[in-house]
Amino acid sequence: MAESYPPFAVTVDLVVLTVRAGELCVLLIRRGVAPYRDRWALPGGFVLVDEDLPDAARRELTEETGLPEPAGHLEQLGSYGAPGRDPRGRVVTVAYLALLPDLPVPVAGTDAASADWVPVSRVPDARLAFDHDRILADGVERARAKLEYTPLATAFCPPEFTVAQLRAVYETVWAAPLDPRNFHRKVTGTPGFVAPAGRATEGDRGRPAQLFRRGPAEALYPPMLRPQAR
Amino acid sequence: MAESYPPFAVTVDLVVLTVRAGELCVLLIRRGVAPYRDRWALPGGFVLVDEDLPDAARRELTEETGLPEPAGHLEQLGSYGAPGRDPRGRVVTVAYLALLPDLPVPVAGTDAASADWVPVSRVPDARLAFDHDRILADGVERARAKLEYTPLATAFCPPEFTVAQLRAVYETVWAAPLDPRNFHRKVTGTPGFVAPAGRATEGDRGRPAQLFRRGPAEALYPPMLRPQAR
DNA sequence: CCCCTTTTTCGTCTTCACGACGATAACTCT
DNA sequence: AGAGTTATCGTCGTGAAGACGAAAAAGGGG
Repeated sequence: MAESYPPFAVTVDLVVLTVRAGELCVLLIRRGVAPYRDRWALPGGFVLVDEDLPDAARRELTEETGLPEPAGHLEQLGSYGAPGRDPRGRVVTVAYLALLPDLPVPVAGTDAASADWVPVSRVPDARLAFDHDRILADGVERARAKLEYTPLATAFCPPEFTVAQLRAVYETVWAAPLDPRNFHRKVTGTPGFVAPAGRATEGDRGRPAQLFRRGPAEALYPPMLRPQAR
Repeated sequence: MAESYPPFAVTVDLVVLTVRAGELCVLLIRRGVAPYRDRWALPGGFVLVDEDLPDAARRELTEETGLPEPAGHLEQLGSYGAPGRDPRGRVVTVAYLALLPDLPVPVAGTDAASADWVPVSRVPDARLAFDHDRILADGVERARAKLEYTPLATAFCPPEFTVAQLRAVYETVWAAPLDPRNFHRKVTGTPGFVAPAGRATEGDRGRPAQLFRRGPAEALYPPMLRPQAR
């Protein structure tokens, strides 16, 4: 029955974002094979026969980052299936968005030629393979929007973090400065956003900061809106 | 190249929502063929060989509703591809969410046995075919959330509508009462949400109401949050 | 024709959240 | 010790939202 209909190949592609050195970076691989050989692309691969979509995304994530299930965030971004998007045939890709803390481990490509973190501000338009420019743009916009009404900024942070680190995440992802005092009030005042870890930093410059862990909340009420609006 | 990987069938399924008689309703079809014969299911069908995903969704929508591209809203909801979700084989479906005004035209199923509007409150769990229960739940939640920060409630309304009609949409979708005075202030005070049509209603009970059209805004600033929170 | 009901629309009042800052605390560095 | 840096607490004004009161503008029934 299903075989009487046009066959598709199904892939997952990953928009893996992190914050490194004050910049929002995306994990890109350099393709070693045609099509789009030597071009940058999002990591991804074909879905296996008996594999669920989130499992395929997790598998590709661990394969490409070389990390055993990092404590980040993974969610489906959307599907892209325009007829001409892959010259090899009809391929529908399910894109996933991953938010990870800055990885001390260098990225090792398993089957790709090479992989690296690239600041999204330095990814020129129409430079990535396939329709990955659009997928990347959608992923970045999704991440920016989700910081407003979810505690997902903590996914960019290590297990314990300071308010200033969390603020740096917001400022980096949104590319906008935030007032440290108002941000501190907002973060510590929103129930469930963060939970005090009890300890404090040592050895840094300035007054030591309290350490926090991610709180139990799954949504921010009220949301933290980006500075813009009309 | 792509043919060396497991072949999939790709479908689109539609969560078509409308507001009828004070209830949020979904368009369901009764399946005429196996599997899940005689069970309710979301409308949908296979993506054609040279067809883009949004085109397939629009095609199914017009086929199932019998309407020439109604002035509603259509957006991608997400993809579902668990290995066992379709007993016929490996099928990945891309779900779309459609919001339509109440259609005076009765729904005519073209290839399905029958189709009808069903209040979502009367769709029991684990009653729809495939994994359509979950897809429906995701669609309803997406619609509820989107009313908060977009003007999409107008997609449920005819081209010209009153503030009370728009409020009825919110109250129905959210299943919560809203204060008419505060709602009126919010709707008319949010720039770009609605634009006055210049005319007013006649013949109804009570004071005549001004008619409005959908405004140019694509997002609500500030959002209209549902009554809940903590 | 007058009152009552219904519905829309305009105000008021209080509370709360946020943006813009000032001020203080608690460290490091020289 | 003093200067510099960073974290944290407070204050003040503005604007939005919830809870209402009240007037405006129609229809219906005696």
